[in-house]
Amino acid sequence: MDTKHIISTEDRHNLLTGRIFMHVSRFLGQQFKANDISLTREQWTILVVLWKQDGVSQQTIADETGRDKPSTTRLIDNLEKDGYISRQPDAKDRRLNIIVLTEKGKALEDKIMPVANKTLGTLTHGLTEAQLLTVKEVFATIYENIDAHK
Amino acid sequence: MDTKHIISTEDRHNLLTGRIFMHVSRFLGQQFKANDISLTREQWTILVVLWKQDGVSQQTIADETGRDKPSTTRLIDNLEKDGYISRQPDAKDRRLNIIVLTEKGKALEDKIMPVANKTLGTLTHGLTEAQLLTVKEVFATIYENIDAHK
DNA sequence: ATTTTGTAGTTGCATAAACAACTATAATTA
DNA sequence: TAATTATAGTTGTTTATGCAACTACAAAAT
Repeated sequence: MDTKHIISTEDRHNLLTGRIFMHVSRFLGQQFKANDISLTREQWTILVVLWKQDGVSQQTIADETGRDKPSTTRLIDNLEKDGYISRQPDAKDRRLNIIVLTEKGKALEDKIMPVANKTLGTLTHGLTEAQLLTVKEVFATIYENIDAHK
Repeated sequence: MDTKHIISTEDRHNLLTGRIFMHVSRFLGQQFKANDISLTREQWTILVVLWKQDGVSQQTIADETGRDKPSTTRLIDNLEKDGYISRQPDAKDRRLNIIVLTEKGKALEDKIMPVANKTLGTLTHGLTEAQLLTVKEVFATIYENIDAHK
């Protein structure tokens, strides 16, 4: 009888399954679509990095979004194909692609972010600052635990 | 100046990006591999349902794991191909596939769950019961918010 | 009893992920 | 300086996701 634990093993496993994230991801994608935004959630995460700081390498984007390089390469392929960004060779280091937003890519921010913010508001409705802070702390600890294990 | 909010908009967005889940998912997959378990994390979530209750329909599995039917169909295809489960026609309702574990599928539980539990322990190292409870509550609220929006 | 509506499962298509193996270039070091 | 090692990015392969459209069967309505 696991009386010491108020959170059951099953509950704990729910943290690993990623079910909540699948739901959030689907919901966000649906909100994008409902607002005539033909971006995937994944592409959006790339653009968020660039809206914060335009002109960074693919590796930087990979690091910021937590993806590996191949996944990043292909997301950037699609974003470039759709005309939101372009690859520019770095002047000093010829290994680097510097990713810069096109006008189309820059203009998208004002259209998407209100939708993203509204969606975020819907998702977090009824949650307190304290609860969100705890989630942030928990996520940070999990990151540390993963890093510590490498 | 967003002084009312101790959690920044950027922090809030981190909840939506799913970055933490990507890391957790990758880490779990690596732990499986390191322990000679040739299952994907996704296949594992299906088997967890069956180990809890053997002989349920594909739709039940889809509901329990939060996937749509096509994704579930294909995961079950692969699990069946690898000999962990089999599809059985339901006696009363000919629309249903009842999914049952094979002996190979049953035997896997004892091999995998220690790895999953150990991984879970690693990930949650240093977290308190109270923190985990809050995360559970937050996830529950987010589920409700999504449902309420349909 | 027949029609209508709902449910279970599958298939097609586009997008994305992880891992391994690869090329090109830069930085280190011998 | 030449050889080694590290870094940036790409490509190939397998697996998984979401959505739409479809088939088969069951339940409800007329």
